This record gives sequence, C-alpha cells and structure tokens, in this order.
Amino acid sequence: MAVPALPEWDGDVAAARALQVTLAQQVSLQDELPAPLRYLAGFDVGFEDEGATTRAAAVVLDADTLQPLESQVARIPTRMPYIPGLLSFRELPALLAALDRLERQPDLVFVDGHGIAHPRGLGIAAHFGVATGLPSIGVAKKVLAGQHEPPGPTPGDRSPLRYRGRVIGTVLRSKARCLPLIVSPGHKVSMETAVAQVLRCLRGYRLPEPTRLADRLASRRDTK
DNA sequence: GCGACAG
DNA sequence: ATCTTGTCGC
Repeated sequence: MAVPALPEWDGDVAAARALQVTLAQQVSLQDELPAPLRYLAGFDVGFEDEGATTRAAAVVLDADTLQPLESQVARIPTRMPYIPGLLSFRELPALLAALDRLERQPDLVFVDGHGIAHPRGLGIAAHFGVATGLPSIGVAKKVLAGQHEPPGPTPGDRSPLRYRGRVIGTVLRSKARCLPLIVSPGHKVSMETAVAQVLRCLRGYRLPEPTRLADRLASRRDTK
C-alpha cells in the first residue's frame, strides 16, 4: 500500500527566520509565575530510526520535593533537518504532542535548548512559551549566539552571555569540574528568576532535575 | 568572503 | 542529536 505523503517542511529558511522575529516580539521577560509553584516540567527530544522519528519526553515534578509525578513520551515523524537557529521548527511539534499527553498542566517548564539566547531571540524554550502561554526557561549545554567570560569554578558562579551589547543569557557553573550551562529566559520569566529556578533544581548533577529526567527518557535506546 | 553554528 | 567500550580523573 502506498505510504501517505507526510506533510513536510517547505525549505523556506528566510520565511522561518522572519516568523521568529515576529514571535520574538511576543516574548515577555516579566515574571508571571503562579502564586505557589506546584508543578515543574522538563522537556527534551531524541531521535529513533536513524532520525526518521522524533521522540519527545515530558516529565512533571513536584515543585517542592522535585520528585517526578508523571512522565509522557510522544513520537512523530521527523519533518525537517536540523538547521542551526531553526531548531524549534524541527522539535517543537513533538514537544507539544508530549505536553498534550500530560494530566497535570505545569506551572513552569524547563526546555533543553536556549530561551532568548538566540540570534533572533527565539530559541526553542521561548518558542515553546509563546506557543503555549506557559512560563518557560531554556537550559542549554552549548552557546549558540553571544560571547562570555568563563564563570568561576564553584557551583553557582556565573558570567553574563552578551550578544550585540545585550545580556541574553547566563553562563552558570552548575557542578564543579563540569562545563557550565547556558541559562536564559524562555517566556514569562526574568533572567534572575530563570537562574534562581535552575539553581533550586540542582541535585548534584550538571543538569537541573526537570531537564535531567526528561533527557534520560528522550535518549534511551530502549524506550518502548 | 570566512568562520560559527542549540539539538 | 546519533554511532559506541573502555578509560582517565576526581
């Protein structure tokens, strides 16, 4: 039987970039978090079938104990290739599918990737926030845009990430002798709150619990 | 024109 | 991201 043609990406890089500029204007860097934070969530993506399938993982944790309460995995056919700067167009659909499967709606979301620390201010965490209206924070392992001085060696030490004269992120040492993380606001969160929340979620590992747990679910070669 | 470039 | 075992260092 014929395989139904999958809706694919039109390859219009310029149009995608233009859309990012528009969406970036909708990003809010003002704190708009719910009164008592109850549920935190971590999101990450992995691939199967040599990249043909995109697998997104979502984990909801108790905001106070950081204990995982629920987790979901969503799989969808991969639509477009990885293009630096356009990551969200490739991975966001899967992340939204995983979000739909959650029973509890998170109060604050942590996404593996950048928030506003992006050439056009719309990394995947920011795009996720604007698309869902949920407060979000980006936690990346490498710099995409901007420059910075190396942060001190002690956990908690930080250094501003600057791009075109603006501070777009915070290079944070989350664990001794480990490469620092790049933290940036996604949506409805300030730079200060983004860093404070990541610090509050550290439990001895380089990655904060929400992202660490989602990471584990998204890239396990044996998730069935 | 040359290099950089999240996951 | 992904292909992959052992190995160096704290």
